[in-house]
Amino acid sequence: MTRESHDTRERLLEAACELFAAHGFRGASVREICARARANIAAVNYYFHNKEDLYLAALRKAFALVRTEPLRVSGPRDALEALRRWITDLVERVLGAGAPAWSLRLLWRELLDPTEAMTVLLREAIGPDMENVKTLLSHLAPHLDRRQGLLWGFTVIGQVLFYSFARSPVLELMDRDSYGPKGRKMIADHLFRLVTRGLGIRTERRTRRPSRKRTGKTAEREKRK
Amino acid sequence: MTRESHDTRERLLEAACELFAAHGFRGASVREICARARANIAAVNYYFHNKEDLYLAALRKAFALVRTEPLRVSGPRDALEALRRWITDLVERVLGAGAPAWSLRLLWRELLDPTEAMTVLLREAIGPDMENVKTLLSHLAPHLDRRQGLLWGFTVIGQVLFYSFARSPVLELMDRDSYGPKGRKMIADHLFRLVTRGLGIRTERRTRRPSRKRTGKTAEREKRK
DNA sequence: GAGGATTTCAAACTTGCGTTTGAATCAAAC
DNA sequence: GTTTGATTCAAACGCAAGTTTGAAATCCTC
Repeated sequence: MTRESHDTRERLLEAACELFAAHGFRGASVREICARARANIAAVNYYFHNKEDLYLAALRKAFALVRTEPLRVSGPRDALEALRRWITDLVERVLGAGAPAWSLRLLWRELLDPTEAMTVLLREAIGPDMENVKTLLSHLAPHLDRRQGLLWGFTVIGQVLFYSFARSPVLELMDRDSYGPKGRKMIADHLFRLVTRGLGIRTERRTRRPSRKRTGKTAEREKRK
Repeated sequence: MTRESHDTRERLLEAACELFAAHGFRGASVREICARARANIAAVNYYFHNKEDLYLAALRKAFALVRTEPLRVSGPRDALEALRRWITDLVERVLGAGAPAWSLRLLWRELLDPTEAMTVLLREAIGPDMENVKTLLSHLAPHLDRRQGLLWGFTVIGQVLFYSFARSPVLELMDRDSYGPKGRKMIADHLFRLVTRGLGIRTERRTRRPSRKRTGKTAEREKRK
């Protein structure tokens, strides 16, 4: 396997990811994929036996990108800041410009037409986030039982996924073209406030004193604006 | 137009709704639809000029089922109860057993692949709900500006749609087979508490002891007609 | 640079799709 | 019974899709 060949194989996979995400499995044609990858029509059969195998390869790549790592929280003291970081990270990961939009779109399509093998992968993609929520809530609101914890987890994750899923009507209602950095920060702030107020957690932000220098973390966040 | 003919037209439309929802516009073939409707292949061209026009008819039917009526709130006093009723109605309408599954699936597909003509219909389907939220919030939290009002609207609507969209993984995490009446009430209560606490609204429900089984709620909803 | 394996290419093949067609069937009006 | 219009039907058309093919081009080893 030469380097050149690996290149066209890679180009093919990338084009497949984008076009499958954009138009679905049936909507994206092999000819279109090959054209975008600057490859011959027979290339997809040469490198990936099938159109379907090419789709599966694209799916695997998408899931690998969405997966998140577990969260480590040392104690209740930094749990609040960890919550904020987790929310902003989630928003960035799902709605940010760096996050490839196609990966989530592929997930949506799989969620709409679930395969038995895909349910496992879906759980792998959502499960770690739910675990993160549970560890956070166990520090922030120990009185919650399992069910209520789940509800709060769905509150955050569901909303972020909703913003991604219903992207176009939401953006239209907000008179925007895309989720900019300001928009994402607005959403993250809204989610953070929603959770803390809903759980009755004091954020110690009532004192409206921006001049007061806080820890480096918050200052850093302000600066990003 | 005889009764028989109208029957096949109706059968065609029903089959189209189910199959378009199940497999999408491209995935559902005209031949398959006609076979299920026990009609000839040319019937779809006879009654609905096109496959696309048939799809549009199915979409219209789906949206008509999901659509909600505008909300009338006389004043701030009953706004809180109106909020509660709106949330429970929304949950019932989207997650209830009576709601046909195919209508929402069609909506999901349109959200994934929005057409320029469909954005109008989408706005018609989501717009009234957003208007309801705005009127409610204008009474409950007059200090909110338009952007924040939108965020709170997305908070409620987005979550309900999320529960419908991610149905299978959510139910799996909750160890349930379906959203029962108890589960829907739990979700609605969570949403109501989340909004009121987030907006800093006193619910005055802490002191009042709610009688366990309230059958009056359904009667109230019937009366609204 | 010859030889063999790997990769690209243009063209054709097969299949299934949406659509069209024109005749056949039916229901009622005259 | 004939006529008229609406509806059904089987067959075929044109097209685009995924796939196959076999030769040409390229690369690597010796």
